[in-house]
Amino acid sequence: MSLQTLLNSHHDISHIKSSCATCSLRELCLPVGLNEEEIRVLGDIASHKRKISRSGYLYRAGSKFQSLFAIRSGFFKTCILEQDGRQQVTGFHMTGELLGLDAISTEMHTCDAVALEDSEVCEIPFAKLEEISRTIPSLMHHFHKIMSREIVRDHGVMLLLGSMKAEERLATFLLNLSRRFVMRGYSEYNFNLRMTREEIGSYLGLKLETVSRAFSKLQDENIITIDNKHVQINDIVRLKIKMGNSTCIT
Amino acid sequence: MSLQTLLNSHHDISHIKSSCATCSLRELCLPVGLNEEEIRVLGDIASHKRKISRSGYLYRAGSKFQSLFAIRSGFFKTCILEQDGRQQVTGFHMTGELLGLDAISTEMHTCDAVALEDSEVCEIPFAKLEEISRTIPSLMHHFHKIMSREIVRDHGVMLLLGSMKAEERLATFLLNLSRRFVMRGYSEYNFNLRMTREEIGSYLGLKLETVSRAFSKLQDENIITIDNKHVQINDIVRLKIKMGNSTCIT
DNA sequence: CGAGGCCTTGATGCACCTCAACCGACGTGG
DNA sequence: CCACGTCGGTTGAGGTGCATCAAGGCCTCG
Repeated sequence: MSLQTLLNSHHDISHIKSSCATCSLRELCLPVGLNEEEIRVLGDIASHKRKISRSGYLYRAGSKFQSLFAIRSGFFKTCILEQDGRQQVTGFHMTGELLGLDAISTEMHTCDAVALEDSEVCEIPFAKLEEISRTIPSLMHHFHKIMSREIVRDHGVMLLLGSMKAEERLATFLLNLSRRFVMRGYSEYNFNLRMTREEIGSYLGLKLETVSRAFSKLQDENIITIDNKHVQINDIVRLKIKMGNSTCIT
Repeated sequence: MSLQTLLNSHHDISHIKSSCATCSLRELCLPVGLNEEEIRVLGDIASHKRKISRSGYLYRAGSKFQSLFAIRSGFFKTCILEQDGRQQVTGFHMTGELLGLDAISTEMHTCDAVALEDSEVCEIPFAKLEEISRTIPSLMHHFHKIMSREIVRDHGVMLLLGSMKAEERLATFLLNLSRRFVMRGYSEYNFNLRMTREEIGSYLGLKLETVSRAFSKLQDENIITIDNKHVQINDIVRLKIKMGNSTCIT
């Protein structure tokens, strides 16, 4: 507990050795394409880390926007809470991804960000990011690419929600997860889901029972093996066929 | 015809008097919040205009990305074409809005942009925009807000597609259009749809017959009057109730 | 050991899709 | 000028994919 406090402290010196320069995610995260000196500058403004434990909030809808957050470790969902209590999951987010982009427009967060497992993020004060990106054109450009990629991703989800059947949606979802795990050095064919059936359903525009049935169906066809949260892809080719011809979401 | 050619010419001098400084959209478009000198600089790089006639393409999926486009007049849809021929409309776009943001990430356009009426756009070479935004922080910041707003908008559509019923979707859609017309000085209650029932359906994740039926139902309840493409909102309060409690899309 | 969270599976209903017929507006060519 | 085809829209009838409701199993944790 005192260790925890120490690690969370704003005044500790841990950021010196945990800045972008030494982060294993620098090929995935904001530093992509920067030189050493530029990474050092970025590392200086992103030195503050925050730990969020499972089911804790990184930020909530309505709270004031100050910073973006890069995920150092862990797994998050972002979701919009409707007045009637139901929630719509707008995304699942893994290491190296940037959270909070939606809040730039109104300077308020428009959704909740919840950790689905114990996680750690780097806080990136947005004003400072804009400031240094004036002198680091490649950082600015890469940041624009990241925002644009988020837009493309959302269009993919719109396509999915607008025109796919339940099984296609789930296949697309699994393949998307698989691809993102590969990029992070994990297995393409074996992984654990961090989210519940209900959260998957919310993201895919389905009810949890439908998600469960679709999983079972894919298992019956020997395309995947699913044991609770563990997924094994047995036949990725047929899984891709299930997905249909639709554009792959990012 | 020769007039048309003249107006389209890259060598005419019409841009001198039609730069951002004199554009009636400068409170809606990129120049928001800039001072006179900054607007002049922006106007210089955005001086090239292009006319697109009805059902013409501004750009196509797969084409190389060079520029963003600000809509000076007219109306566009953006859509993803699936391999099987069907298309998913990802957005409808009005004057002052920026097209092409999705292409920054891969330097290729990921969707088609089609004019739904005769339109004119300002071409904004993206490399130059990034360049001048280094010296105009408020431009950079506003651009970030615009991209962020697009993300928020997409989340709204995801919410709509993921959890609303047909009638709620249509009500949300009409109210969204209404709001955007108001911002441009048009009537909140009377406007013409530029798109077909099929395009609305594609955007809302519905079939055209369902859209048509939902229109008829709203008309039967005296909430709207619809005559072909013309929409009149008779009871905006009840229309908002139809929309449900969901977060309004931007 | 009991309670609660998460998941699965079955039975039933309904919102939307599909197919089909028809209408009006518009443009084209005989 | 009218006949005709096309396109967009409306409406009806019937089918279906998913939601809803309900029951029960497994696992974790107090």
